[in-house]
Amino acid sequence: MKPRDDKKIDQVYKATLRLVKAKGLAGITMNEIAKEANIATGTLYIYFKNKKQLINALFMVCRNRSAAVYFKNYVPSMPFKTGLKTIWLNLLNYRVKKFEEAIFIDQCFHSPFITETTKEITRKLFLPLFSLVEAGKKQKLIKNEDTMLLLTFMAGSINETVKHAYYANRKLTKQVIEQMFMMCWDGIKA
Amino acid sequence: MKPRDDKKIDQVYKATLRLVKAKGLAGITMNEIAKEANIATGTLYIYFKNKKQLINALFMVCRNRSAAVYFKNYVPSMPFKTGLKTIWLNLLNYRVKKFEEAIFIDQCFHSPFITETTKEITRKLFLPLFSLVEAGKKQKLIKNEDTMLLLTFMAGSINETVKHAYYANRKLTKQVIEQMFMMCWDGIKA
Amino acid sequence: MKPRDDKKIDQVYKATLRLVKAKGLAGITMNEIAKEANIATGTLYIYFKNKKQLINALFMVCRNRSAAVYFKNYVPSMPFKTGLKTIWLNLLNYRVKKFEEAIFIDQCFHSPFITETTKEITRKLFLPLFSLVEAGKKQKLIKNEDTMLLLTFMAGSINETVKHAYYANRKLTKQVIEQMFMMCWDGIKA
Amino acid sequence: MKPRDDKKIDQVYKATLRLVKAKGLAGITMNEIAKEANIATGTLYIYFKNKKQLINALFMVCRNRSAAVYFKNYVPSMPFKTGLKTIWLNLLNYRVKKFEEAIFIDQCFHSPFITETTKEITRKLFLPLFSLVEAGKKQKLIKNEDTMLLLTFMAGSINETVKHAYYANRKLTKQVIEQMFMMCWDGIKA
DNA sequence: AATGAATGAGTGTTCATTCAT
DNA sequence: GATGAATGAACACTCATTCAT
Repeated sequence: MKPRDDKKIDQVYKATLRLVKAKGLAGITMNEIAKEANIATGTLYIYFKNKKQLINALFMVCRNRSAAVYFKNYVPSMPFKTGLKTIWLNLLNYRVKKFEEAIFIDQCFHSPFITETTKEITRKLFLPLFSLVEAGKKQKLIKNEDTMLLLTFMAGSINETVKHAYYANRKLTKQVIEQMFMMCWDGIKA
Repeated sequence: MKPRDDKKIDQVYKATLRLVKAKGLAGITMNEIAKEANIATGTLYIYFKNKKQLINALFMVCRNRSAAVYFKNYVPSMPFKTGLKTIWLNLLNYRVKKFEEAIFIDQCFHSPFITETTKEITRKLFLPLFSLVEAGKKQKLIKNEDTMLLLTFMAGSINETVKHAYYANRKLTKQVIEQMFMMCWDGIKA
Repeated sequence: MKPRDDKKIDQVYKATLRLVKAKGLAGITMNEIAKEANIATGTLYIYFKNKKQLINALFMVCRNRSAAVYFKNYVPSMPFKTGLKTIWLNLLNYRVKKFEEAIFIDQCFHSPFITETTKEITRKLFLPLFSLVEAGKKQKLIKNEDTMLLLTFMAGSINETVKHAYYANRKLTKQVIEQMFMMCWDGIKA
Repeated sequence: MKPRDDKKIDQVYKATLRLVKAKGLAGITMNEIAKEANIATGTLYIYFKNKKQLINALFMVCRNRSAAVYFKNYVPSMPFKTGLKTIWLNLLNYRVKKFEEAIFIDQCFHSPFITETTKEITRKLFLPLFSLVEAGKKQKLIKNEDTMLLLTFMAGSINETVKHAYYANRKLTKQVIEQMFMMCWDGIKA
């Protein structure tokens, strides 16, 4: 018997990400995804009930993967600034190295495919970031603003910068990244 | 393609923005747009050659409108920080008050509808911002980083914050806005 | 403006009946129906929400039409046997002249298309037949059996005979019909 | 196509009959049949070349089985009326006890699956019935009508009555059956 | 100009059939 | 032989676009 091939799921995910980057969520069809993943249309429906479910599943995977990356090398016992920089760098690295995933995630939020449930579930993955920022505030190392405001300030600037660097075909050198972090830090430090 | 009724065009634009906010670019049809705009499907094609052109036209309109807002009350002869804050506030206000337009513009960048030409043309609308930042650098009032880096830093944090405020149903009070600007300014100031 | 064309609905019905007679309910596709009706596939969906609804609508029409035929020239005040024969002949005539409709109705009862609601609604069309049979029983003109049993006895023999005549390519002459009625009558008469 | 396991074939037949009763010929898929028969899809194709062949084979089986039942306890040397009643009762019993088979056979006649050859072959199974009716005519015990007409008269009333009893959830008692036979007999007797 | 019915290529999805294990 | 994953043609249905009125 031919067992179910998990590699296929991965092929489908990769194909979808590639296509969404190239033409946006609005521009992709199940046929294209299958072709790009080198499988038949029907096979797609063995692994995914329908288009909506495929997009939701991939969204979940990307959100999980990104959360995993964010907290790599991060130890809560680190000094605050070291911890923050670790996560900050992870965040930037994820968006640079997994640019397609980042784009996909962004596109999904305003799409008819992602359900509220999926959004809700994946939101919870980022709670440790909240704790960190709150610890920083308690230690009076950063401004005493709303936690979410501080986070969106940082995340927003990273997102936009990575996107711009990508489309302007400009490499983000170590030096530039250091300067970016400094801007972020200067912006939020107490 | 020389239509009489400007009001109809406006209805179409408004309908499109409403629908894109609700379901994303991926989820709208010409029929829906027509219905939402209270006109017949055929009428849509009197005013717009096809869907792509309609999206491009609206994209252009939004980009122009946003540029116009950005530089409201801005006089190049202003002191640097005053000028910067004026534009910064305009930028934020645009994204808050014309939230639908902001969303639409974001979605368009990764869509199969917008042509490179359209993107290119609309990019030029924001050149005065570049000049301002460069002047600031010359006066050593802000960090001597790449101009685009400084701009995306500011724009990114605004975009993300407004989006979050909207979806979390949180009002951006005068006070919060002042604090946000301070974070931005602290981040870029020399 | 082009108004909705009721003639199209009729074309679709006729096409469907022709195809169902030829290949059975199991063998027809929406594309075929459209082609047979000389309209585009999409047009079908202007007039009918989906395949199920189209089949249900046609079922309803056929049942109504058949009921209308059944009671043609029938007046409740007729002598019992005259009334019964009138209806009996109408029933037979309907199944002969609208053979396609009769086949279609039969097929529908065991199909995944017809809803219970539709079956229920159309059942009520034949209530006058019940009254007639019951009157006959009261007058002791026919056997005092269960009304439904008497009716299915008559209807069943008509259905089967017409079907056989059709497929054996045998014409049901006036004479044969008279003899059939006599068999029915002899079967039920008191 | 020379399969070992007769039990599997039987499972397939039973599964098919069950499904056809529930959803009609139009509504069943090979996958469903396999699942209902507790075998794999591929296994179906070891025992049957394709769907058409499976349906044809089952049709043949059902027709044979029904013919066998029809003539149970029937001996040509019986007095005419006894012989007729024997077969008549067998016929009714078959349709009551093997209701699913009866439904299946009915559905098949108007389906794209059954070939003319299959129809032709199975028709011959019922020739003894013709002989019996013809003998009855010769003995002037029944009306001198066309043999087929007499047979369809009887068969039609049985079919319809059984169907109605089934769907109206009404049991056909010994008494009712006796009365039905009497109606039939009164209808055809000389 | 305005309408919305009509079109048919194109979508998502299913399903009879094949095939690798 | 048995399995069920894989296939792709075919299906139900949609939708950008055209056209008759």
